[in-house]
Amino acid sequence: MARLAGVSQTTVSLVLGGNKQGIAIHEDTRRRVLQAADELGYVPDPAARRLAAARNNLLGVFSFTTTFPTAVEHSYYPILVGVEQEAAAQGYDLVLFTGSSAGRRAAAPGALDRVRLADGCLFLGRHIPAQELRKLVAHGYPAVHIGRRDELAELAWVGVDYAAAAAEVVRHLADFGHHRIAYVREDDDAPASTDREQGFRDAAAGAGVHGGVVRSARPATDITAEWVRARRDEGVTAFVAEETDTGAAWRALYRAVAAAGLEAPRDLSLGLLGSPPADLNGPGHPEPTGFDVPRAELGAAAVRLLTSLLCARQGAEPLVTCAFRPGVTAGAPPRSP
Amino acid sequence: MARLAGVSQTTVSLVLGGNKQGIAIHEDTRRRVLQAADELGYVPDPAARRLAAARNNLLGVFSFTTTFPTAVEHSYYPILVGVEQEAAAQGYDLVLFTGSSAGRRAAAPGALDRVRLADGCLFLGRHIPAQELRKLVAHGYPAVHIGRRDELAELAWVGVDYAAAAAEVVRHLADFGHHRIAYVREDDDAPASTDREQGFRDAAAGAGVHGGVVRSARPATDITAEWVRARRDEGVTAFVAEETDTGAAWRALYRAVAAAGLEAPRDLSLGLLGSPPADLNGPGHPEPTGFDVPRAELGAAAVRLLTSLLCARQGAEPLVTCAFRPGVTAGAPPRSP
DNA sequence: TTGTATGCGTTATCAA
DNA sequence: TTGATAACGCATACAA
Repeated sequence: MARLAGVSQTTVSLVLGGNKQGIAIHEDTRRRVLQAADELGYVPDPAARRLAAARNNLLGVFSFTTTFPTAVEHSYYPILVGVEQEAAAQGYDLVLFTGSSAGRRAAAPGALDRVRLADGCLFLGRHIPAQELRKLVAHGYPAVHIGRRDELAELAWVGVDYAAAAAEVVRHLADFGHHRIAYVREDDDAPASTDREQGFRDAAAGAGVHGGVVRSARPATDITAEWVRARRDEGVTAFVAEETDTGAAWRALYRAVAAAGLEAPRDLSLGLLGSPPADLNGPGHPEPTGFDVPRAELGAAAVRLLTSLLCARQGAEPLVTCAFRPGVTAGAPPRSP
Repeated sequence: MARLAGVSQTTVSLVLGGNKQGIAIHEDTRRRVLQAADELGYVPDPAARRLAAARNNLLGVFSFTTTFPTAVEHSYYPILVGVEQEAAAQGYDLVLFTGSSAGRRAAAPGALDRVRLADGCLFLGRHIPAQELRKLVAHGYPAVHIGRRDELAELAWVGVDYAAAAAEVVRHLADFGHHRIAYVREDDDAPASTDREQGFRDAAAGAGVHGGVVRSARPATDITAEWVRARRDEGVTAFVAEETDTGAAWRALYRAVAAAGLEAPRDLSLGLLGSPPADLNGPGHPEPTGFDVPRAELGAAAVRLLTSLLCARQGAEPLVTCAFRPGVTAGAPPRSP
């Protein structure tokens, strides 16, 4: 212990620790302590100081997937990047939990209690063990879910402002002069889907355009060239699809349009509420008119909300805004059908 | 504290902790403790645990890059997945230590001390703060570096057996009948590059083939169609490139061959020591003959080595083997040049 | 089978 | 300006 080499003990803590209280220390003493610590290679034990300080500067990230999100849930990855960056900026380290961490399952009773080792925790995933989470929150544990979550009123969350972003796309189309727009979505009740549809509907109503919604469990077989032609015959000039994990809605629409021998934006306009799947992205594929989900920003916002909870601060913004992407698949409707 | 809900204190520790000593506990007591802990959502404080028992079932991962896998996503992320899986399998949770937390840099004195909160730590990154790491290791802290590291003799590491994998590719080409092979690498001294070249040279010598090595700082401008033709005129029938973060060597070679109007494996054979960059991968691009780096396996091996260090166990294998990928860019050399 | 007492290395409070 | 001393929450040896 450096205290032996030096002269005291508390002093060591004062010198080597932050000395938050601003207690004055003699320069000689300070130097002696520093030198002794250097010679002995002494370093304050982080575990001990955290025990005394009653916090450990650890933020948890719990993902309700078996392992940490790999290829399939690739949409999670950029979120993690944002989480990591913001956490680092605020001086927190991250503890990673997964459904299978330490051999337990996420839904198993007590599985979520492990996160208490962190000062607060972020939750991530489609299906959440509501019971367990509720218990955690009820005990006053700081938790933030990434993605809108209304089932648990007590649970704080950050989400993407899909409604606003969807509305922007609709208005963009309306401005081009489209009066009838068809919306293709998968048969799913994820908040992200619901919000997009709501934004679509509201904006359509607001802009005085007729917006028809198609909800399909199997877009690949439902959304065909015939379907596109039929809608066009009804006067539809623009088609909008939602983005999902699989990208099925957009892929179906995209292929159906191609199969019908039509081209955007010449014959019709296309909008995508999100980003295209990997196989329809990049050179060789037109950039869809739509928006990009700011996933990294979402992660960062989650961290900000969580740390504001930790410090009883106010003012973290729960909704992040999407960036509109003009793209090349939307334009004025053809003169006459 | 669960002790209030239950009946004791030591007992709680016995039930919830590992109970390594195998002390017998009444089943009723055990159940009561478990239930109380569940209701209160109680979980042992890791810091206290580490302080008292000198362990807390936490494994650290420290990356020397600013943030986790942003820029190098394809490279680091799969490793992290492997780390996570193996850690989970062994009952450890993961702590991600950020290189540049709160404005500090990894090389700053004391920047690495945080990791001692965990029982042991994995290190990851191109440039390592040798001084700080040496101090850590000198103090007996269990540390494992992911990637070969010879600068610090005391530092344990796991790495990829690039030499063997490179040799396998060369032998594959030699078996096809190639006698002159050109090797393109970037001008870089990373162990991964050095090992590959060594494997290439050794295997070439062993197979009696002439292997010329080109080291280029700017492959894009150095490796041209003319260059390829010149080599072919010298009798070179196969070209091998190394994989790096940027994929520059392979990209240059690939484009030069195309620009020369040549095609693999008809006119020449191509090998890639690693995986192609994203823009040259997937449909539309031939699968290069070469090997895949088992990054997840690398991460898992790192965890195994680290935990073997923790338990003073023996027998963790430091080198992971690459999987040979036949691909479609190599074949027999053309009959006559 | 369970409870008591002690120590782990810091920080924080209070005296000196 | 510096030194005792009491938590911090847990694990472990030991007593009951």
